[in-house]
Formats: sequence, structure tokens, C-alpha cells
Amino acid sequence: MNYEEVMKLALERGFYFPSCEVYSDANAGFWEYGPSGVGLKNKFLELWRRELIRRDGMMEIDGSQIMSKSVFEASGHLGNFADPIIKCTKCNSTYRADRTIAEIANIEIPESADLNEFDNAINENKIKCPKCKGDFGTTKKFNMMFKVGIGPQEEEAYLRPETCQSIFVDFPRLFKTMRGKLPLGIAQVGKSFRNEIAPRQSLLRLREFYQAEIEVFCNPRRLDEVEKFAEIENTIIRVQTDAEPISMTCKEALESGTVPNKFVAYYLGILTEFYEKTGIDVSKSRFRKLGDKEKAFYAEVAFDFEVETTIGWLELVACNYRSDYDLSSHAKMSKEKFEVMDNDEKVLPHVFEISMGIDRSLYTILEHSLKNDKEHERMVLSLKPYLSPVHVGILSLVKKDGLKEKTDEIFLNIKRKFDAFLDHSGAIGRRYRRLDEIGAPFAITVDHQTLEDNTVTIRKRDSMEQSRVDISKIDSILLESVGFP
RNA sequence: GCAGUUAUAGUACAGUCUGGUUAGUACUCGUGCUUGCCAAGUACGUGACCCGGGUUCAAAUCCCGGUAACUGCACCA
Repeated sequence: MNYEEVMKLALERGFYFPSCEVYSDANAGFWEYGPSGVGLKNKFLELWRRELIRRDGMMEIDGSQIMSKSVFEASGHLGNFADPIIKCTKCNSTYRADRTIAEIANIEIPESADLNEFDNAINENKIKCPKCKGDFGTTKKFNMMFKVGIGPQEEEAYLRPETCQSIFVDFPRLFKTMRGKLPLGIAQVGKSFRNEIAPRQSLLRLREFYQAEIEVFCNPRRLDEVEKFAEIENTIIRVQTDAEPISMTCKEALESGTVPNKFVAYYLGILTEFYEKTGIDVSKSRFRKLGDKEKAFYAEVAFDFEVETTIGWLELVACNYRSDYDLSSHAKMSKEKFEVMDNDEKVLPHVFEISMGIDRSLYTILEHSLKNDKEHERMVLSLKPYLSPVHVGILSLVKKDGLKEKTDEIFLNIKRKFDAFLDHSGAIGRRYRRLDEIGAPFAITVDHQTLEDNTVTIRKRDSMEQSRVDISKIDSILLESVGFP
């Protein structure tokens, strides 16, 4: 299904909707999750924990969203996360100073240069607004971080633009107190904040968004000593280095030099296995190797995990080999020691990052799962059962003759074990359709026969098949069917 | 941030050009009846003109400003 259909479902069924929508000063780039969206998000994260965190023996932390100025001085975000921008005094169009100057006057000025250099180049080359020929004002730095004032003195601090800085600054304590050993993965789920110039398309470009980030700390001299590599050597990943993505096993990716070492190949492998289990069609995915111009300022090697949707390729995960960029910057700035012992060797660990955009991933799951079943005139959200916000609908065929009471009784026994939804009202077909739209894989219906022999019918979402089972079997059937793989 | 388009119930749309009675339709939603396993029927019901200002006897409708969404451009560390 396309963006429009997913949006309609999201609004009608409580997946997500605009923030503060009752007020006219609501800002762009802020959306909230409703009950169905939260259900899906929680289960997605549980799967992430199982498939990446627990599988690899990582630690998870939960850091502050507001962090001090020094953190971002050290991380480079105060300097590099800002673009030099120029604004036309006539038509208000905003451009990046470095790019506009390069295009018009063919002069390369690095984006980190002094602001005067841009102004001088603009004056000397008489650069005007390409749109209206108006004059540009002076160059300014536009920083994408939200600044906040702490306490009555309003001390300068920032909302984090990525979650991972807590992981870096916490690394020395965690390594010591948690008895760390390289390679060590530290993960965090939480919100990040970026003051985007033009937020667009609901969950796909937000100013406040969820990330699930993993930073794996490693000894840079032992990147090919990865025993776990055997687990994924035959896992197929799709890698794009130039025109087209090519399917290959992790082993082939390594041997052909497409992926630089076993360490990186291993994580690309388990990441693909994770996304396969979310129900996203990974045959429409690719790890796109980024060129020097596209890479973030901290990245040495970078692969974007992208998935094809009806609105084009979407970047869901950034995989960056950040080397010792972060730890050495924080060591220098804080004067703390970030080296650790790896066997008998003292090393400043390198970092491989798997930075996942949760909101975009959820959108992609919805788009890839939503089906129009024309034969039965219904929309079906074919989520993996373990990701569904509602595992099972508990329905009475009719309310009367004691069926309602019997249904309530079954619901009462089940509601703490599974995400169950009780529904008595309206035609049975309509209730099935509603459950189909929020992706509930099962519906249990109580009918007159139930009162005679204690059996119910259980209906499957995708096939619409029904079978009759004893009430005592419900628990074990559901447990087996909606459990995580 | 620029340009264009748009903004009416939970959703999708009509009405606005040409200001004027109770803002209409479909689906949805709630309650009853009916049927008794796949959006049926039936009756009743809930529910909306994006926000602010102006013009006018009178504004959902005209004008100005704001906000948001969509599309394109630019941006996306």
C-alpha cells in the first residue's frame, strides 16, 4: 500500500497522528503514537532487544535527553552539525553558503570555514539570489540542535541530536563496573531532537524522533577475530556499492572486500536477520555504501540500510564505523581516560555504530504489511503476530443467551497474558474487519455451541480460516502463535 | 526556507466562484430490533466549516495575516 493508505489507517486506527492538533499553533515535525502505534513500537523494540541486544550480549542504558554544552563541543556537533546559510534579503530564500558559492563562482570554501570568508566571497564575486537576483544578508550558522537554558541562570545545554553521546561519555564507568570485555556493545533507545528546516511526511522526517542506537566498542587490531561470524556467514545481505544492489552472503561480502572486515559483516548480517523478522520485505533492502561526500563527519566507513517503499528508498539505519573519533574527543575534552585493557594490550577502542530510526522502521513495517484483500473487500494489516498491537479479539457471536457472560469470562482469564480486545457490538463480520485492520492475528468467537461443549472458534487473520478448539487450549495455542521467534 | 495546491465530523468528499433559513452525502462510530460466522437489513442517535483579524445588516463562503498538510525545489549532520 502507499503512503496515503498508511496515513489513513494511522489516523483511523490510532497508530499515529499530529501532535497538539487541537491548537492552531501546532508545530510541524511533531507526531504522536496512539494505542495501536505504541503497541507496535513496544513489540518492535522487544524484537530488537532479542535479535540484537541479547543475541550479542550487549548492555542497554537510558541516558539524559538534555546534555551539557561540553558534550557537543567534544562530539563536534556544535561545530559540524551547523551549516553556513545565507538568506536572500528580498525573497527570503535560504541557501547553504558553501554550496551556492561553489555552484555560482566555482570557489570551494569548506563548510567549517570562518563566516567572514563566505561573506567576502559573496561580495567579491557579486553573488546574487539565483531565484530573484536579490542581495544576500550575512552568512549565519544554522545549528540543527535545540538549545535549552538550564536553571535560573539559563546555562547553555542542548537536546541531544543523537542518543549515542551518552553511550560514549558513560563508557569508562560502564566498562569498569559492568566488567566489560572487548568487543562490547552498548545500546540505547530514546528520543533525539533535530531542528529540521523542512520536516515532511509524518514519521519520516520528525523534529523529535526515536532512535535505537548500538555502539560496539572494539579493538581495531582484531576486527577479523569474530567467532560469531560463523552464525551469519551464509546470511544473505544486499549491498550496493555502485549502480545496483547485489545479493550476497556475508561470507561473499567479506571475501570480495565489499565489506571491510568480519566485524562489520557480522553486524550487517544480524541486522538483516532482525529486519527480516519485522516482516519488512528485505528483498527490497540494500546496504548502500556511502561515498566520502555523503558520510557524516565522524564516519570512516558507512553503510546506510535502506528499504524501498512507495515513496522511494528510505534510510532506516545508519551503520558507521566511527573509529576512535568519539572516545578520543571526549578523552581530550574531559581529560578522562578512555583506554581499556584488551587481554594484555591497552587500547582506545574503535566504535561501530548501528543507528536505527524507529519511526521510519515502523512506517515501513506498516507499508509492507498493509494489504488490500480485494476478494474479501477488506484491508488487512498482516503484521507478524508477535508485533501486532492486539494479539487476539475476544468476540461474542451475539450478546444474548448468556454468550456475553461466557465471553467476558474468557477475556478475564486471558487479558493479562496477551493483548486481547473484547468486542460485543455489531455484526460479527464487521468486528473481524476491524481486527484485521489493526493486525490482530486471531479472533476467538463464543457461540451457542460454546455453552454446550466449552469450545470456541478461532479465526486466523490472513486466511480467514476458522477451527473449533476447547477453551482450555486457548492459552497454549496463543502462546505458541504470538510468541517471539 | 521558497513556490504551487489544499484546509468542512473519526475517514473520504460536496457546498464557497455568485455571502442569507436547520451546512449535505458515503463510510465510520453509539444504542435498539433483526439475522446468527465474515463490512447485510432496519430504526434512532453522536459528530465538522483550521486559527486570528477585517469588510458587511449578515462570513464556512469575500479580503488580510498566521498555522498545518500535500507536491516540487533547496536542506537531511
